[in-house]
Amino acid sequence: MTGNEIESRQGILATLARIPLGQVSTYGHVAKLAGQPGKARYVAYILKNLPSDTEIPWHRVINSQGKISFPHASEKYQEQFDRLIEEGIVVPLSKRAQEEFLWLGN
DNA sequence: CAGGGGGCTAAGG
DNA sequence: GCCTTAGCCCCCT
Repeated sequence: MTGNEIESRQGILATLARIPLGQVSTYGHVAKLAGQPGKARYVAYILKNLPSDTEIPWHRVINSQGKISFPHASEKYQEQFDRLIEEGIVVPLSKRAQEEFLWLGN
């Protein structure tokens, strides 16, 4: 493996870790903030393979449409939905809610 | 090396 | 609002 692989991965994880409680971000935006525009799917891949006991707030990442990227009827959808509710966020996000809760970085 | 498929996205019907 | 298409990056077979 190359050092770049580790860096790119760590960079994304570091960015994810900074998403504030009470706010959400999108796959594409996280990639961008991590200095890796265009790697939205890579962000998704990383999230998918996180250990179950991770500290990373995976539930604070939704898609560019302001929705949860899981089938509406799935367990995962329900878990993410519940976690967001706990933090005061209701998805799908309305246009106005996006302006208010979408994390744009520091 | 080829194919298939993902927690994606922007653009068009 | 829905669905398709094309582009994207990375992983697994």
